[in-house]
Amino acid sequence: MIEHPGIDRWIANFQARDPTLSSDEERALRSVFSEVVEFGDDHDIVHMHDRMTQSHLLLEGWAFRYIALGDGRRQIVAIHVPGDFVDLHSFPLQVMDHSVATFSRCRVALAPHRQLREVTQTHPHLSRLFWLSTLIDAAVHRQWLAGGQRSALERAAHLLCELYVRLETVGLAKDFTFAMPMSQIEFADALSISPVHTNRVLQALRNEGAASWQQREIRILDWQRLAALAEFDPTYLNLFPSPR
Amino acid sequence: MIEHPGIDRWIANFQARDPTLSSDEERALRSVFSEVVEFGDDHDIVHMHDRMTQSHLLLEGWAFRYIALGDGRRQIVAIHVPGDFVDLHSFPLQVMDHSVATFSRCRVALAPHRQLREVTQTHPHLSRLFWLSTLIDAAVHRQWLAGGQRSALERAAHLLCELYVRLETVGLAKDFTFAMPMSQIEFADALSISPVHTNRVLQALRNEGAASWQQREIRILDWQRLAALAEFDPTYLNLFPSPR
DNA sequence: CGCTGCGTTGAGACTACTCAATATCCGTGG
DNA sequence: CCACGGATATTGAGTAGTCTCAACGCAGCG
Repeated sequence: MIEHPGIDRWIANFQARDPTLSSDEERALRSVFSEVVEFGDDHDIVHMHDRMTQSHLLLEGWAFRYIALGDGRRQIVAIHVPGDFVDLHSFPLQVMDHSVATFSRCRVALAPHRQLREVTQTHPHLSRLFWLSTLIDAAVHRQWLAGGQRSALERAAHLLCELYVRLETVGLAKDFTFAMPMSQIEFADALSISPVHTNRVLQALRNEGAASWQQREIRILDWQRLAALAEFDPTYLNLFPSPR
Repeated sequence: MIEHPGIDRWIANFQARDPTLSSDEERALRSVFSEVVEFGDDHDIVHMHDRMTQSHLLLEGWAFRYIALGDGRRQIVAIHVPGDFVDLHSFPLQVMDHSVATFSRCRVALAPHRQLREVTQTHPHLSRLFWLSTLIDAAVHRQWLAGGQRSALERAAHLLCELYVRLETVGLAKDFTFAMPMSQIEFADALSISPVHTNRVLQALRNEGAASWQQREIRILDWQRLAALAEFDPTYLNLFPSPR
């Protein structure tokens, strides 16, 4: 049995979502993990086209998923913070359609698919909760897609709102401030804009008094303004308790 | 027990994916549908924020999912063709984070969540297959996100490739031709570009000899060229048998 | 102390946008 | 059968947003 506060928090999150969770089910959830491993920063932990036999629960550090195009362009399609299952979808899907890498040093709990299979076989209810968690990822994908209708400024504002809310629920942000391990270049690859324009957009956000990014720290100066700019509505994140 | 060739095809698709499917499981799959209903074209069948008690399997016609922004902008986040479960994710998620509407007249099989719950409770294996099907939707979302790194022309080419391959596997496209119920305005909302630019991009595709869109019909003039332009790789669609 | 990666600024170019006008298609009613 | 209206498609012209290239500052690190 693996122990880590990140696993406890992950289970607590399930309990928040479903208060009827039995202690047997809690034990079953805990049983899917075989081991805790560590990765350095800027390190690929899963490659596109990999045939997967285990999934990764992020315990500490930030990770991301990306799709690389032939000529060096790459799109970051998801950002993950502690408490996120970065590639649970690889359990039913088996083959990766993108890569997963770290922004910072990360600690990760491994969930062998054999164990996941056993739990989902014996606990249909937990199976639905796992399913749910991958569907929230998909809901986030859709919000990012909606960014196609937003300007670069609005997209940046939206992503900062999303990150703040998600980090706050796992205790990694408060007082409208959080530590930001991403570089502006990486932020650019998430927003689908150039690094240069990213820098200018961040300056605009600061000039508007909405948010500032300095020394790897994000400070949301005016939540109302930032959220309004982004038309941010956190319901898609399915968080409990619902914030703000 | 509801009968419709679209349901048969949907089950056949599951069988192709997993040849070990038993006749009991096949019966169970069939049992989730309660009724077949019809919708006119350009009709919302599910609204954002709806609390769902049933899901919709598309049997005939095209549908799409979209997120509307406050000021009239809207992003189409998914396009669905016959054989697709347009909102299966609403079973675990319960509340919609976007809307679903039709491009053309549609026939749809209803799957009450009560039935889905029963089948997933008794057939963990089928549960995983349902899960899989929502994960393929998510994989498509990710490819669309990767479009953020592509030019408008490349995005258009990619979407045409995707639509052709998906339609071909359900017998609605052949000889590099298919009927296109979408307007260019709707296509624009899927590509995140303006309708005017969409028109110009389509002209460019035609001038390149890659594809033509005329009279609600798409004709792929040079698959190699179109796929190369789009860097199209169909593996993310998880189709069986794998095409091309 | 020099290297390297990141952030910042400026200038010019290009992609895609808006607005506006015209053309075409299609369904409807006369 | 034709006239009409409305939606869709197409074209042109000027503009806004974002990009590329290039330079420079700064910090961290070997």
